Amino acid sequence: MQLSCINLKEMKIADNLLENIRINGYRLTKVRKVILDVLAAQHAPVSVGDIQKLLTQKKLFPNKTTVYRELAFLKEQNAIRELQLGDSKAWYEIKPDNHHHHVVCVNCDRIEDVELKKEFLNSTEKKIEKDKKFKITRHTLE
Amino acid sequence: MQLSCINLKEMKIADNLLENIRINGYRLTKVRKVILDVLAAQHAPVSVGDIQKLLTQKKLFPNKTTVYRELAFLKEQNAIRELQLGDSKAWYEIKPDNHHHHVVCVNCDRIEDVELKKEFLNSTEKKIEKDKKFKITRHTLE
DNA sequence: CTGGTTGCAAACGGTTTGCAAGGCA
DNA sequence: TGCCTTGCAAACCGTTTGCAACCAG
Repeated sequence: MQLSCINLKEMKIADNLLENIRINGYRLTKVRKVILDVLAAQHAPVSVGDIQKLLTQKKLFPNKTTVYRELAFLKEQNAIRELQLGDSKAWYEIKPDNHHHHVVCVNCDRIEDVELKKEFLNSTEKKIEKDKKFKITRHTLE
Repeated sequence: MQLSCINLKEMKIADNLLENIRINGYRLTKVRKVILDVLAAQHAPVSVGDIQKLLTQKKLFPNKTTVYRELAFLKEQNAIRELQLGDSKAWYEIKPDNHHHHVVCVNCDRIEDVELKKEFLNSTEKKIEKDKKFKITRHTLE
């Protein structure tokens, strides 16, 4: 496996995942492994363009179509999460066990994770579900 | 003025705005007035496509370029707000005096406004500004 | 061998731009 | 008349699709 610069916890996530992929009859291609590797090494969401640049640094030059398809696949496998940060393009992060949010710098596009107290959003969602007769399945907050 | 089906408060917003536009040397074209009219009559954000359909109902058939330019203009004039609801296209609403959020149905795309208690988000933003050394200029929450 | 995976080119959908023509003040 | 505004066509950018070639298991 080509996992570098990532900690033990990330290693474990990736391992479970690769196992599942194999079990379901999918293949462990180089691109697939390295995209996961690259995402696991990240501390904040990355765009598709970013991912391609990071792959280049690892001497891998897949077609953009392949990158898009791979990201769709990994999302399908519940390995990664797709985010919309308001600039009409997709951002990705390794699916974290802890639900969290982001701050995005409007000048330099720096993105950082933030963790909020759960209570407010939980109770707010409950209230909205009651008032609006919606079932809340997800939310975005940036 | 072609303002129909909207209440007095919306009427007033539109009036102030048209005044400002005129003062700044811009023109009160039919398209401009009717787009404002249509947005003021809405209770939830509408997409560019929606807007063009609504214009059609009012027997106006501007080119899509014109609609895009007009929306950019009205945004510039601080008359309307542009939203990203995660489907990689723009949504617009008359700029409301009260800051609020939205619920979006993932099945039927129905969108409704919701109002949340201010305290949590305010104090959370303060905390983030301190912890992360960011100045929070806006947030999105859907 | 075989079905998952890839590259290429072309299409796609929302949005923007250049330019000449139109129309409000 | 001046310059804001419009329509048209084409470009744009991120993303998706069809298809033939490829390759991991």
